[in-house]
Amino acid sequence: MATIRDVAQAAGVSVATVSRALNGYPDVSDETRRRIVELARRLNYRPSAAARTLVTRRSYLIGVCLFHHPSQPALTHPFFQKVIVGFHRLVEAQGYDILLFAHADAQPEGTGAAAGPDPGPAPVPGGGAPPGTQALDRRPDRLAGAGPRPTVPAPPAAPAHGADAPSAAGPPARAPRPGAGGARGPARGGSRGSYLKRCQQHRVDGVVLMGTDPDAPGIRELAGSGLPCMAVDLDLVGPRAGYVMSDNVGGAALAVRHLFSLGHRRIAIINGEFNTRPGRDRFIGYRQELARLGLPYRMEYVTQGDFYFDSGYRAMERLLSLPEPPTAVFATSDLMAMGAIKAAQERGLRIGRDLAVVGFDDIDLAALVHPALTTVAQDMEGLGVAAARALLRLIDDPAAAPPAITLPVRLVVRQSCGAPAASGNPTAPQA
Amino acid sequence: MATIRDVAQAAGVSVATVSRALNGYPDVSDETRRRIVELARRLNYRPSAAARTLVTRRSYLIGVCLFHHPSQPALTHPFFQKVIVGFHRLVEAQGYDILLFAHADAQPEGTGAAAGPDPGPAPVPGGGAPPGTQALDRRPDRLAGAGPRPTVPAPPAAPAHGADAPSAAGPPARAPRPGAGGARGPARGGSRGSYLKRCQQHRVDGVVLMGTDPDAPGIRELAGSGLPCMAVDLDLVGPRAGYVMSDNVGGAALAVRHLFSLGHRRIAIINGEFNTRPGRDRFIGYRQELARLGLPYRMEYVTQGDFYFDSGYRAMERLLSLPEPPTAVFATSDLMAMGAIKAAQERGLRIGRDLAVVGFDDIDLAALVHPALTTVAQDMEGLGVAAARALLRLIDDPAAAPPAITLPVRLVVRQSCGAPAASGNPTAPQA
DNA sequence: GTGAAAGCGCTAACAC
DNA sequence: GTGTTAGCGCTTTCAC
Repeated sequence: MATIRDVAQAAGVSVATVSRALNGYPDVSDETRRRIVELARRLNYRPSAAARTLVTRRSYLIGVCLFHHPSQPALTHPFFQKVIVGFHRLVEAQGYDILLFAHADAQPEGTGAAAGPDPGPAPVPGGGAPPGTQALDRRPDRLAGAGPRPTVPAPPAAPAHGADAPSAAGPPARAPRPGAGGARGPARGGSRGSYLKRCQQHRVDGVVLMGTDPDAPGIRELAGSGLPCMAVDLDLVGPRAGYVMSDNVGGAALAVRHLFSLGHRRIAIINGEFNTRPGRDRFIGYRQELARLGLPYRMEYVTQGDFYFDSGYRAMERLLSLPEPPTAVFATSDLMAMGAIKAAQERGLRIGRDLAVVGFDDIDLAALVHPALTTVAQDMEGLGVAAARALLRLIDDPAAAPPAITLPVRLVVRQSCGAPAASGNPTAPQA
Repeated sequence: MATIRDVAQAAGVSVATVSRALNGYPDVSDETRRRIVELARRLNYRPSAAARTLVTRRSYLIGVCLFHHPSQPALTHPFFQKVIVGFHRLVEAQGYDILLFAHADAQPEGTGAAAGPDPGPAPVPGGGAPPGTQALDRRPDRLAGAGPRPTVPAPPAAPAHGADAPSAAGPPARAPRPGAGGARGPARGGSRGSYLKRCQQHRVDGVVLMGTDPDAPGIRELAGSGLPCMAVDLDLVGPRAGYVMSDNVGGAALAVRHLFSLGHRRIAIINGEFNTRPGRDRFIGYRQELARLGLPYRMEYVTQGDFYFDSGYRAMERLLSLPEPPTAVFATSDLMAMGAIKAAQERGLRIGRDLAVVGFDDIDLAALVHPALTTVAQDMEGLGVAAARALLRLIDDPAAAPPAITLPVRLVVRQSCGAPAASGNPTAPQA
């Protein structure tokens, strides 16, 4: 792989000139520049991102942190995909690449060890795994596995590692040996440190967070670290941390009002997780609008899901077995709405006639399923784009105030609510 | 941010010792190591990935290349998500991070300019955009936008850039000026070079490719480059390039045979794109099995989609308007199957009774929709894991033979085919 | 068991 | 306009 030196040599100039020429500085003669550019192409020269990062202190890398729910990888939810697509498009156009961080579960490490301003319910230290005591950041095993570094001391026999997870204050730390290919000791790999740590190692210029609970370990730490940071659907604040989200309260109200206007008076909600901001806000919107419309708030009409299909299905089953089941349901995600619809259909109910359903998100599928879903549409790609734009600002301007952005939503009326759409049959069930 | 030097100083040792201690080399006294580890923690030391990459020539980065169909980002297809999830899990456990590359469209650059062994239909040079003539790799605009480098020559006025896209052999290249914050010239950003180029800049240790056509520009180049490379659902071969895919031929045969065994004789196919390997293979499996079963091959029963929902819908409409429509349909993706079902339902057909449908993939939704989809299940996460495992081998062993892995599939019988499932009503339509 | 020193490939002063 | 030089933060000889 050719280096800048090779190009310089070939062109008969100094490396500085090559750097300048290739980076578009004006103080290079046209003739020289042309020669250099051409030579660089011919030599297949690729400026090393690592070298550049090292010297400029700018990696042009942005971390994307996705929380992987045990069963439901966030990457799998259409909402996040769309957001990522929007985000990616914008930052890539600005010359950034994306580093994908995702965590399979709550992070065992990074429990506020750093200077995070988190007075909240701090996880008890001394609890589970001893915090931050392993030799930092050893690449699990494979560092000296096959590459250079031929002088690996001991042959991979001798499993003398009585304490592979050394404790700082405890017995002498028996360090993991490099290149111990065979003895893949206890539970290495995985959990390679907090998001913050990984971000710092890579010197990412900024981070975007999604699908995670602000109280998940390592999150507040990240937000408090001063690293430019934008969260999606997560009210994260910090010195340089802001967020984007949809108008969830308003959206929920929209849904309820629509249902009301269709004649419904018994309106249930299938809500998302309460430890998420959208979960709380959509519930608030629901409840407020109920009050505004003079409708009673009924505990038994409030069910809880997790934004995914299955939970919608189960919630609907519960609602339908109520002595006085609702005539309309507001599901706070399309996936749950689809689950609810399935449950209702299996009981023989005709969606849009016997039961009205409104979702939230407007994922692609919403328009496609049968019956097509009435839903509160979020601009998902727009959220991604907004997050990207804000993050870029945060990166470029150290003094920029962390933004809290709310994007509007709109109601998309299709069939599942039974509204008089194209086919013009009002079908408003009894109140 | 603390450097290794700070830690060394604090511990009163040399940087070499710190490096050794933190990297788990055995030739450090336990006492020293403990001190160092503790200090590193306290100082919040984070080894710089860039510095490490620079010296070790190993980035512990793996590139994931996704092709973004103009309308349908691959990231959006459930299949790829699952694959990525599996892939990610394994490589992360091995200490790698993932660099997400995705391209919005065919790549305008990298038209075989490098030494790719591609004797195929090479894109005509001198055609569209002049190849590789821009100053390589300028970070679009923003390099000197706000950061250091305060000595930016001209103030951001003077839009004297008559030729912002300089041509090598043409008129004198007017170089893009750094820091021209305001004058965000014509069509910069985006298309930052071929996948290979970006991989090389980041010195990724390996790449995984998915959702792309092997003949897309830059792909063969990548495969031919000698960079460890695994493709998913793509028969890519090269010195260090292999692939994983499901047994698509066998899976299609399975689907057809199942439909046949249910009594169907008029079996149509909604096929995926023919320029993909799964598109071809599933078609081959379909046709072969038809022959084996003694069924005629009918041109009008072959329709073409693109693996996404809409195309299934449209294909089904065509099939249903045939003089003698099929009684069964094999859709080569679940999304298309769902689209087909919708079209059929809208015509008043009862799925499983009037029309049997079998899909391919077994995405989560397949089990959830109503009626639940009978489908050929791929082990999507397994594909990701297999790709990861193979890639890691390719990386670790320069002499490793590039693998071509095929994973088995299985038929999952649910309701959409009308088979006597749980509810035991055989419903085999007329032949 | 530890230290000194030489780079990895690049950018950014500063000279000229 | 161009060259020289000094690092960025790390790993890795080679001494001792």
